Amino acid sequence: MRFGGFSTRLLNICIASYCRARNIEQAEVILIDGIRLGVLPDVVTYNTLVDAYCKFVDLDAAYLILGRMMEAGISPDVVTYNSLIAGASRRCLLLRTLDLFDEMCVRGIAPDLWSYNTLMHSFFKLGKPEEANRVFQDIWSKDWLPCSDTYNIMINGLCKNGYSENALRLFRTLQRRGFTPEVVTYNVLINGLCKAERLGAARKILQELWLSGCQPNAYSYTTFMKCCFKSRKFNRGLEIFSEMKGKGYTFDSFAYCTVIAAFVKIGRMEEACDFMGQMMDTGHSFDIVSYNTLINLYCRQGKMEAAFQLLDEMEKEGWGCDVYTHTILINGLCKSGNIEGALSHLQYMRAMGFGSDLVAFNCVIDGLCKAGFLDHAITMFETSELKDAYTYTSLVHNLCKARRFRNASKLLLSCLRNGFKIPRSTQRAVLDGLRESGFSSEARKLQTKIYMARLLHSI
DNA sequence: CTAGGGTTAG
Repeated sequence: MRFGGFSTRLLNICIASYCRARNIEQAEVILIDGIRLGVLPDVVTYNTLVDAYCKFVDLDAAYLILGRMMEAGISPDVVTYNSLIAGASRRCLLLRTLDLFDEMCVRGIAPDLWSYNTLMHSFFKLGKPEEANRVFQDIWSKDWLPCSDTYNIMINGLCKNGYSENALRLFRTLQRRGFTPEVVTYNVLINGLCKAERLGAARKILQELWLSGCQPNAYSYTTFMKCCFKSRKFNRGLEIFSEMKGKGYTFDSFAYCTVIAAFVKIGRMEEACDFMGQMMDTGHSFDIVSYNTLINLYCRQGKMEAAFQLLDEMEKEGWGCDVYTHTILINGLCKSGNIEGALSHLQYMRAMGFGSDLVAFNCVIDGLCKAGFLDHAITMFETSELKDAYTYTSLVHNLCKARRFRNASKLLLSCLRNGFKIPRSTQRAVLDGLRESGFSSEARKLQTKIYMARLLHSI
């Protein structure tokens, strides 16, 4: 039926556009209206919904669609399962991911290259690079030719798992074998190198991107801008920002959030506020990251009331708090001197199922120290399973400030023994403090142990 | 309809 086929395509376009706008309710309304008018949904219609439910609602809701589509006499296909697998992977549900993979095979749906790509991505995301690599080998043993997506996921995954050197090597190998990297590949690698603090290497790849004749896209710009801010080249970052604007790139909140967060971080609040105004003027609706960025801006200005007001607005818009939101609020409460508020918010956060957030914990530890409750902080530290270099640094730093150098020294040692990297300035503060307060032999011993730890852990 | 960029702590 020619006309019917055309209508179904229109229906799908319509549903996809509502789904993209996260308006699944409206998408469902359109589906029902369509059916009433005799426009029959097809596998693409249901796949779009499955994908949207995976992304914006939850897996069970997506799984219900699977039931509905089979009731309608439409069999799920490989795309349906790829979406479900991606959904499980996004939520870090490894068993669910693998079960779905099996279920697909049992139903006689052969996994395609994308299924394997998604599986590989999933393993990387869960911090299992060896398993991901096995999937990569699997792909090679099939008849398929791995496509650029496969390489992109591989390069991205290697970088995110701390193997940026291997990622770079893979990139070079591919080039030698005649593979022409596309913009995405460059972007992934630049971002990975940037996150691994290998700014020089990132800049080099960026140069190559310019020379390759590829047009950098909005991703490239935002990635590079972030790279500039990270290496404290603020003016260069801002130049990139205006160049991006000047060239008429579609302006979403990504670039604005990058700029605002960078200025907040270095305390240039007027500029941050200025960019916030610009971002609001674009008239785009905010997503969770935009809200988080702005809430952080208010928090760091000490405007806690405004921050909580924005939080209300965010929740009214249907966004739930994430780990970042909670952490930003806890940090804000600490910095504005409301340490009780911070402590109770940490408890609230954990009660909400955000179990092990180290960053929020570190904020509270630092807040307690700064508010003069050093011993309370130490007790919390000692009874906690989670701790990292930041936790140690806060405590050591504040113990020095309280002139409790021998205490600080002990903690510094256990930090080094655990292989955590602690700033040299903090180490120096302990050594100087010990010497100045007459513990020079202890200082010498500590110095030796620091050298040993540096050798042992290469820190 | 299925990968890549932005938000938190010294």
